[in-house]
Amino acid sequence: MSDQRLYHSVAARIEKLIEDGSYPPGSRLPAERELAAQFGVSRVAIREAEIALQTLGRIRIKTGSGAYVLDGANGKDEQLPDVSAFELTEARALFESEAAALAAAQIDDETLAELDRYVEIMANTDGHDAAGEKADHDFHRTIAGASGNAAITYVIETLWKLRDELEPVKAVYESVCSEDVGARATEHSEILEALRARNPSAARTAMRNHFTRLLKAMLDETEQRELEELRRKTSQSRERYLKSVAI
Amino acid sequence: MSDQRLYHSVAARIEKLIEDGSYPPGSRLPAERELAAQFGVSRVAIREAEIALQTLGRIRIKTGSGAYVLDGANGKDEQLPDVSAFELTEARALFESEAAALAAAQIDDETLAELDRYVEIMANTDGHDAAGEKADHDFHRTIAGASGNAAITYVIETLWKLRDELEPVKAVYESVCSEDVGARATEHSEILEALRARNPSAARTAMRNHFTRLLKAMLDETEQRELEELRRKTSQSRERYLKSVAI
DNA sequence: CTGAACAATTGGTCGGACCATCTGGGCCCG
DNA sequence: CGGGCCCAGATGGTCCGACCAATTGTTCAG
Repeated sequence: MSDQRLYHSVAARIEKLIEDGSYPPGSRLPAERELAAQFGVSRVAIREAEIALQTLGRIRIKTGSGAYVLDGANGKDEQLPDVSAFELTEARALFESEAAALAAAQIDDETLAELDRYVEIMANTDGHDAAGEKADHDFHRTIAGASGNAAITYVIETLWKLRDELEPVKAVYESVCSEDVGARATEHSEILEALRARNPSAARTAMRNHFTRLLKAMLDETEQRELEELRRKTSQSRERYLKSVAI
Repeated sequence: MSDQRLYHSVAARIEKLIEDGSYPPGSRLPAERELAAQFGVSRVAIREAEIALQTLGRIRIKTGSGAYVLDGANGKDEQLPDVSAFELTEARALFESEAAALAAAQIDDETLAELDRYVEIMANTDGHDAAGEKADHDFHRTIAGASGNAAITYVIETLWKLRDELEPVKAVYESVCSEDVGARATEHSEILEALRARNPSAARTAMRNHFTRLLKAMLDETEQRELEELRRKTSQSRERYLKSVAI
């Protein structure tokens, strides 16, 4: 349990005290000397632990006054929200299609060539390939970047991160992406052509179509899965029923 | 420049050495005793700085071996992007208007009443008031939430955070928001009425107008500021010129 | 009752000391 | 000559005691 570093375990103990409510946000922690005595460690260890906690934004140390517990919300590094794959896709449909429209208005030939390469890669890989996955990401990222708006790029990148880091969402995406590779290629080509034509409206539509298809595929997939789940449960209960009547 | 805490400035100096390329990722930092002598501080200060850097994920300390620079990518986890106030506002205009459109389609009376309260608060406070500021945030947050899509809510909240945490952006927003409080109130009312009418298209337009006005105000404000800056520089150079000819 | 000076508390920094661990190189054995 | 073992030096880990500086609560003079 001890993380080798003494200050680590001390920090953990202090954090626990905070979590327990012994020291609610805004309250003052005991003095360093006091904590040192209480924990049976040196003042240096306490100090190091408090520096780590301060760096993490859990407490605030005021010279000559004491260490104060900050509002927990600041501390815990922005937990990811509870977002379903459908919500994510809907959001992406909305935002990325707008980004595509903006991009169409000002994209340059070099960027178009880059997108060509990504489409090429995706055409030559199948669903589960990591390279294809990366090309997909790059394709969307590049279009977002071509919007010329860093905030939009940031948002789209943030959503992509959600997709990768939320396990349930990731699972849905993977199962959906692995099939219908052909559709993906076609749609990406259509988006690319709309961009090449510098047609914002067409780009928006093409991007929206892409996500709409994805959303539908997800719904189908989910429905399918739920059906199987239902069948499985049914057969289970049937077995149990048969067993019970057999007794 | 010194952040009061010695270990802070020491950490900054070490970080600078890393940034400068003196210690590329994977390389070992000088020994604590050595750095202490080099910086003219005690070993404790070095140690505290390294603990802070380790907590931030910039370095890895290995007992009996040394402190190693980690790959920068891991360390700076999601640093805020370099976004201008204009970009942010453009992005918000796009995203929040879509959120408003979605919200209009399914908002309930209770939420409308909540929005009423926020508008009321904003009407009774002036630009610099914290309560008005909060009501503004709550107003937008609530509409985002009414979209029924957690991903969209998350994105809008993320953008709001950018607004609050990027100093230059914050400055622009504050200077713009403090004036034209009347316009803000009017626009928010219009948004609210469109929502109350359950008219997605009107809600989208109203929200977009709100941000368009904001964007214009920002442009004006910035232009104004740049004019002043120019005037200041001009008068400076004029002084210098006059001085030089006086010699 | 008010305000200024004081004293206790508390964090900030230092130097030195000792221990545990790791690393590299030399030594011994095969 | 080569490989594995072992030890000494280097390095981080922890502690102690001391002193400084900022803060804060108290006390006392006006």
